[in-house]
Amino acid sequence: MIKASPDNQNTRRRRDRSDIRDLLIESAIIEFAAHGFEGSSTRSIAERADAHQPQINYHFASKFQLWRATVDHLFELLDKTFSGIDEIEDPAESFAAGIRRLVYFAAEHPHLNRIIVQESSSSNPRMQWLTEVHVRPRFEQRRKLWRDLQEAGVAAPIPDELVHHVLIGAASQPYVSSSETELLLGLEQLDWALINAHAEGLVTTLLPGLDRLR
Amino acid sequence: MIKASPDNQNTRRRRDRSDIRDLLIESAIIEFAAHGFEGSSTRSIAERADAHQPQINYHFASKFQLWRATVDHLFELLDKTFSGIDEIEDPAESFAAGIRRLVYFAAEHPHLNRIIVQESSSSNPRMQWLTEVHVRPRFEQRRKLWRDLQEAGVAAPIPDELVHHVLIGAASQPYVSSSETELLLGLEQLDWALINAHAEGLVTTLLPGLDRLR
DNA sequence: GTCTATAATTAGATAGAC
DNA sequence: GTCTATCTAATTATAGAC
Repeated sequence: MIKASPDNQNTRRRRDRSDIRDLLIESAIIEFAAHGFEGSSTRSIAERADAHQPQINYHFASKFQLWRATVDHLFELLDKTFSGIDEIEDPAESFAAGIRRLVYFAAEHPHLNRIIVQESSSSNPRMQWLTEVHVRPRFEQRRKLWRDLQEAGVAAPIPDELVHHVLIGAASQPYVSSSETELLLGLEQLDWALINAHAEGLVTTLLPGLDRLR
Repeated sequence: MIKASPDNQNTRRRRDRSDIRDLLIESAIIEFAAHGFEGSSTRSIAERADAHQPQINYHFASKFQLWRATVDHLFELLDKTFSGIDEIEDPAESFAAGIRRLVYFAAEHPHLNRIIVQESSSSNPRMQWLTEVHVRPRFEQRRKLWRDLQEAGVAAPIPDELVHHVLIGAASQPYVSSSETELLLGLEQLDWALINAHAEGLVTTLLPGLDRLR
């Protein structure tokens, strides 16, 4: 309607926004997480940021490059959440802190895990880029630390080849499927007490030897 | 090419296949799991079954009803995997058997969990139907059994509100993201020994009191 | 029940005015 | 850098011959 009416040409005034790149990424986070790459449209992403669809091509050249910038941004947030964890000297306590932060991050930013799961559900160029650039370093580090903790008798008998995925799954599934979780529990939103109990429960369960060390 | 050429009208002969419904569902399982509902096209689904796109509307009336029939089919397979588990008298052993079968099913049929995750990533009519019809009964039963096992001192300190999702995540994540897992491990396919170690590891980890009972 | 043809809509990307 | 208009291709669904 608005578009068709020549009288309403002033409903959307021309405006320059220096933060438009960030706004488009914020919008893309929500759309890609909800509908996947193929299921998301650049039109919807632009509209959510109150922008026009061609602006995506201007600022990111293609839908794929917008997706990559979106994933890069989310991994930067993840890095911030984990900052300083290497300074914890005891490896068991460091891994425990990693579990807690993983749960908190998944609860606060479920979008990253949603995007990863949607892409890793099939083999495609996006999944390969994501795996090599962002996942592999975290996977290898976690695997090595886990082997050390198993030798020390602290860690549960989860195979080190799979501990990355088991941990990610156990930590993020309630939040990746948060609309399902909330519908099942009859809640508007998952509260902090439950998220905390989740995190502490995982620490105790995955590191049963931690108590003995304290 | 073939379509455009009038000489090649015999490249695809007319044929009636009584199993076309099942073939379309088999094809839909793969497409929906890989690309999600919105990212899958009825053309691709039909082509994979060597059928024409309008046959989907003839046999299922709409893309959505094809999706529902596909999910129903996968849950029937899940029920078969779990058949007879209620006859295990000891609740701890029954839950342990449930964990093992969940892992084996996720490894063999990762498509169901992929479809569930993709839909539960946003609130939509498909997610609501899926949750109420298929997920809720399993969720409630698992939650109640878990509470009993925690009171008996057998189960790990995972909150009963979240045990369904934590268990599903820990059991299925390596297979939902199997292309990622295989790329990271440099494997063509996850082998049986690893899948078995995964299942047994989860049983021991989630039911730490089980050994004492044996 | 299968198949071709096509309607109606929507997709990502581009051209060019401003 | 924003915006309108539009191109080409792909989408789901339907009509009608066989």
